[in-house]
Amino acid sequence: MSLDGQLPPKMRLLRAAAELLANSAGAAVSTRQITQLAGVTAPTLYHHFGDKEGLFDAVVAAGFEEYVAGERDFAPSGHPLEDIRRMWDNHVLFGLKQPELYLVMFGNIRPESRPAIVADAEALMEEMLTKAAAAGQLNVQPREAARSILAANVGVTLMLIAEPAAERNLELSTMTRDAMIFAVSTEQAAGTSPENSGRSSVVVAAIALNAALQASHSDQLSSSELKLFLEWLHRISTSASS
Amino acid sequence: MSLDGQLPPKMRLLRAAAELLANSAGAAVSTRQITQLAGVTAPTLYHHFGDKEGLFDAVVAAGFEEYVAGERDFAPSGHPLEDIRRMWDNHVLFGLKQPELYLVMFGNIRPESRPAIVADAEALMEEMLTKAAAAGQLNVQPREAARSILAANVGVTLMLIAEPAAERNLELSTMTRDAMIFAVSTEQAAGTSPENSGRSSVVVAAIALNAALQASHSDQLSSSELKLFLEWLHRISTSASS
DNA sequence: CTATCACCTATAGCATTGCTATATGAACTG
DNA sequence: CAGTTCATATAGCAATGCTATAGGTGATAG
Repeated sequence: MSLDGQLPPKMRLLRAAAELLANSAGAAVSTRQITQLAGVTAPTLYHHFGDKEGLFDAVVAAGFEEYVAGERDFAPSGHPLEDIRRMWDNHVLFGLKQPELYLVMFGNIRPESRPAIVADAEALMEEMLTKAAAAGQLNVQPREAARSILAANVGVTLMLIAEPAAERNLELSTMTRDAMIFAVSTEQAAGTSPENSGRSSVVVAAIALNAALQASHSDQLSSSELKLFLEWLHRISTSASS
Repeated sequence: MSLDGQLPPKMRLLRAAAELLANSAGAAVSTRQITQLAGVTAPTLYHHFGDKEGLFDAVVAAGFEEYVAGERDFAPSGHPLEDIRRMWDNHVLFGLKQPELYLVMFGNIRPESRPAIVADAEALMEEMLTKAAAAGQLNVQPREAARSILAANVGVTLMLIAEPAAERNLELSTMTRDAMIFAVSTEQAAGTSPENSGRSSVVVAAIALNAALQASHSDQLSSSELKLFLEWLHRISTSASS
């Protein structure tokens, strides 16, 4: 029954906590259960983790690494938006596979205190979206898009977890996913030109902006500013050869 | 200190619980605090509500009626999709106004046990969406659309609640809202605008270039030039669309 | 007016919770 | 060997949710 291999007590505590958390079917997990399963007494727990929450944070950190590993395991497909879709799906699957852990990570919301985990997940998403932006596939700032998509992603996952497993319909996920991605992407407009493939994304973006600026009349810059701006733009777009 | 008007103890318990819940900056609320504030002893609570959770459910039920009242207060505008937007905004505002209550209602997710409240909110949303469907403005089944929109709505609200109040940016909400509504509606077929949903291609290109420049290290501009350049770029890419 | 009976509330206390003051052992360092 | 530090154990505290039991109150029946 007890987890006493020859592992150090710290590890045994982590494993015991993770196991109890995973099988707790929603019920609360007490420190006494954990210490008993780990074959250890209370002060050991508090010596190593300071707090019950400290122990849980450690478990969450391990879970988060697993999560991130899953998110990064996909080689970039060259289609950033496609990668985002897989990221979304991976997020949902992680939540459904380890609902208890997921709830500790993303469901433990408290006002004014954002879990660090959320910020990390957001950064991960933003990183991916920045690639999409660099490819001219994004309609809004990567940060805003990341926050928006992640919010919807978490909302959907929580909703699915709350449902009886039998009724879980992943279509809710894919539908919401595509809605969000579609909304932040430029897919809807004319497809990106095929010749963009070889060049550096900086150059492509600069060319696009140059053309767009010439065509429209932006009033965000004064004429003198605009002149200098265009000059720099030209320098950038003609620099990196081919 | 105590809430002993001449109200019956049941009411006093409800009010005490609601008040403590609203002001408990995230901390747990104990039955002893509640009974003391209500000027009542423990057995009274358990006689009337059976459980601590029973009492909380009763508080939530009251909160939900307030929520529903808010949702229904809008006279149908004749534009169902516009009503959905107001419904969304009202949902978010309710959550931000009473975060603790909202968290008890929507944040207390447990696997396999969906709070009745969620089903009710879903029904409310579906009801509204059915009108949109009747007007030929819906792309998918009202039920699916309602689930999807509500999931995103809850996700956004939780995200906003978790943020420090000072940093809360409601644009996250409106952006996600419009994305979801756009996705389930037939608006897109009717071609809202020739450009990217109102966003000029200048802005899109500027966002792309901004992201590309951050990623790569272009040496075509001096650092001081680059700084000014990025500032202008930011001004362009965050300019009000249209 | 008394008696009964259902309902509501209080006294007191149980078991469990998270956590800790204190002490003991082990292991390395001088 | 003495001393210091880290790691674990014994025992127990205050707070928690909850309850067994009993007392009080009102209405209704005789």
